[in-house]
Amino acid sequence: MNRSHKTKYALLGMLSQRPMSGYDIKKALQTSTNFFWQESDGQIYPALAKLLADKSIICLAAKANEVRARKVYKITAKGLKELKEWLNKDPVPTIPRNELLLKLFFGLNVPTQINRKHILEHQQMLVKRLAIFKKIEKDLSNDNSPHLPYWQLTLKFGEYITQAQLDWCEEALKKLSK
Amino acid sequence: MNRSHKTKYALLGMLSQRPMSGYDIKKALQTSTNFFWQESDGQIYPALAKLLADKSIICLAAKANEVRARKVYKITAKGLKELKEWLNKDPVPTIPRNELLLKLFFGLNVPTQINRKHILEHQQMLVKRLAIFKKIEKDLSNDNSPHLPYWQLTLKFGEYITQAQLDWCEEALKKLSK
DNA sequence: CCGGTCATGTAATACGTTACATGATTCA
DNA sequence: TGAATCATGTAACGTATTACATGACCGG
Repeated sequence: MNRSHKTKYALLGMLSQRPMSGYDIKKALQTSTNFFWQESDGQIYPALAKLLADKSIICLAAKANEVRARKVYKITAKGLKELKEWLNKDPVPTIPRNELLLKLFFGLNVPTQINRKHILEHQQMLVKRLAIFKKIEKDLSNDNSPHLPYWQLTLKFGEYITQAQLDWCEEALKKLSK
Repeated sequence: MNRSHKTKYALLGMLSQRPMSGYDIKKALQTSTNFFWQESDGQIYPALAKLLADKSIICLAAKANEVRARKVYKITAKGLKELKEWLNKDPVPTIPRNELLLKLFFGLNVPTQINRKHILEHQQMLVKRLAIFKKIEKDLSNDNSPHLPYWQLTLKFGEYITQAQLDWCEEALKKLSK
């Protein structure tokens, strides 16, 4: 019955770190949780309006008279309580869909070369991604935020699974060349 | 504009291996692609009806007179062509949402113990999953299907990323105990 | 004879993206 | 001055799950 309303908690979590506008949250998600969590415009703005109506967040002085003024939101005690209750609950694992694997699973229907090409392109993407992770890791080391250990934890996760996929690519390409 | 209609290709792919009923496909997905691809009833049956109307599949003799008789479908030349065209296209990578990581990212809001608990439970799940993969790998070694190398490839992917996450769990737990 | 699995299918609802609409500000 | 970015918000659409409806068949 009750779906999880995860967007709500992603927004509350972001606002637990500092007051932000919808746009700020969007940008912050793009540069931090991007590889494991994304939200689109069509989700963020309606969800913020709902949180405001529920008094889980408040709106800090936005310029009046302006039609589309920047609105900065701050989490309330009620919002923080809701966030913590959610954080205490066990995360429900969801199984992601992997289109590359689905294509490889049916790979017998096309020439080996096609399957190799898919893996090679995946490999190239992973190399780029790993470089980005390494750069973020380096930048983070100069950060004094109390959130740092948790940010590093999620980043390490990204590095580990990216490296594992790179190892797999190598083995897979070897297997398909025979 | 054009969304991908991935369910269609998952069904066509399954039917490229052998004729099956909707129920068979459901079961086959659950025991093979389960960790990277899932489909629900509400997707499978309407999609099969559409494929039939498009003549991408045909229905092999179902018992008449019966209201809900088992219907076995077979892929047609048209369906096989569509499947191959899709297999030739580059897979579009989608970024999955990981609720565990989202909770850890906001981990500062709750006691360390809570975050450790989430990781410990994830670890237990991964151990079980890895054991299942190892068992399937062993069972597959007696299989003579021409699809075998492709099935092994996707299975290896599962083993690699599961092991990588186990390694990460260990490091994360160490970090959070300090 | 009862519970589990086989088996198909629909309805209600939730989830999420993309495109569109609108317009200000900043910087080269 | 024109492009990029900042900034909010809505509408249309597609995707996907869950619950429900229905009933046969099989093994203990």
